[in-house]
Amino acid sequence: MDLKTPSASSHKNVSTILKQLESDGIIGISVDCVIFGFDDNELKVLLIKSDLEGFEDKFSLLGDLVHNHEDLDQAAYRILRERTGMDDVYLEQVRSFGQIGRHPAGRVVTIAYASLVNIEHHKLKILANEVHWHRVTTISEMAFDHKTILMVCYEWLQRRIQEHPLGFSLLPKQFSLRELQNLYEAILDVKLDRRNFRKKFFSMDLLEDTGELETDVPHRPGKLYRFNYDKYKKKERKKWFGIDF
Amino acid sequence: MDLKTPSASSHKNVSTILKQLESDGIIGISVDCVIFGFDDNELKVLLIKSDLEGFEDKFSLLGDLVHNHEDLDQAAYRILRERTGMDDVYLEQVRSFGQIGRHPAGRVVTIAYASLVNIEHHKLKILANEVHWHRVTTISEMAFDHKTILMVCYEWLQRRIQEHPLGFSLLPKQFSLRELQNLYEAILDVKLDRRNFRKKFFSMDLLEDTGELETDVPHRPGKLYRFNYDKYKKKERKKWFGIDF
DNA sequence: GCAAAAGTGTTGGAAATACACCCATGT
DNA sequence: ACATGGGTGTATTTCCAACACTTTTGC
Repeated sequence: MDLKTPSASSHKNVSTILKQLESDGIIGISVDCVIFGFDDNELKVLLIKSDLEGFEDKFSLLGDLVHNHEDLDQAAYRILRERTGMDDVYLEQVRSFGQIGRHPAGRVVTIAYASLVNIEHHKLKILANEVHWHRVTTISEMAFDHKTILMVCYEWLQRRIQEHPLGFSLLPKQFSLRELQNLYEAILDVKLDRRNFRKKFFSMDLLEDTGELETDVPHRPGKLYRFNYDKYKKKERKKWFGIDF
Repeated sequence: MDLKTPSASSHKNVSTILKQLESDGIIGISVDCVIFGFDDNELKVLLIKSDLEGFEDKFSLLGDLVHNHEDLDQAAYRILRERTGMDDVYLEQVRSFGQIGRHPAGRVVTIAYASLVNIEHHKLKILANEVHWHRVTTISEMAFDHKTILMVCYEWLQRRIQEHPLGFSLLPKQFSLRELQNLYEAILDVKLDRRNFRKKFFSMDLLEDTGELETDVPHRPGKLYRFNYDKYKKKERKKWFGIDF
């Protein structure tokens, strides 16, 4: 959360509110969104430049205090809507951060949410302001404990995309298998065998052939697929015995 | 969190505080501990009978408001110490719950922690009061949204013990392989092959032979092992490719 | 016709599973 | 001596990993 950042449904004097809360022995509660995107074969995250004094040159996550009348998920959705204009994004709570000195403006516990958006679709709607995409792997410094939060969410994503079909949220509705593989390779930072990758995903029976092909590629065009949510029926959670420490 | 339960470091009028906070548009923050134990070959959870009016017959998790000067983990440890007298327990944050109407005393966001304790070791220290162990699988009703929290933590545990060596925290320092297997069978609700189970754990090279044997068993006594934390050096996080939806 | 990536099967090894008999102890 | 669970090895199957050539398009 970057406290001096004005948001659409702006609450003035957040910093002041927090100081007041703190002097009363009360803890503020916020939501911070780690908004992931995929572009140029790299994993990106949406950050804002901090306006808070002492943090002028640092980047921070998009966040806000939780309103009294909204639950945590709603707060996260609100932030996403306000900042990206999108409201059909993948969103999931990751964990909470409550270190005592984590925020300079006062005692705030924050709930981190990871969000996956399609950058292409999103580009048009982004409000022309100080919000920009950054490569996840090359971010050096961030405000407050936001680097920690980002890294926890990044590791969460690495595990998560191997166990649940959510990587599709980072891609356009139609995508080639190569794009899907690039996504996995970038996020997991590995090189994968094309044939085995293909075999794996086809055997899971989640991809639907759109009948269309790539265009404007200087080589044989690949088929375009879409993710078929309906087919994802958790076909029996098999292996009880994933014991593997 | 059960608000009228007096705790060792008692803060009077929690309910009143919350009502005040709510009227001020402020959100309270608490920690709830799901304390798991293993006894009689069953997974148990430590619950307290709710004193809050309207919830007299319901059980609730052990929780408390987070103090202004302590971080979330510290708050969870404090609750554990106060309620069980133990301070070397396994403790891990699971997730937050912030539904608007989740607590009748006001708006409170709670952070759920899962904790694993050894019931035997714990028995002696438990304060003689209204706190008791309950079978996880047969709990019917609970106060507030605590049944949901418990179930989320139970599912978390089922996944977690397959990926990390934390089941040992539920057992005595020395245990037989049969006890370990019973633990897994109870938590995962499956029947396992004894030979394969044994093979698996020995191949992971985490168990240390104590040289001692079971006593007072009406059959051939099994060897006793202890969990060797040192040997658990995350021997390379192998499979990048756990893709399996 | 050449460059560049798409598309496609097979094989060998490792790990998971299924399965049955002898052993040590208490009664 | 017998009842009870401890302790052990092997054969089968399943899954993962490695690997090379042909096809289609743009230039």
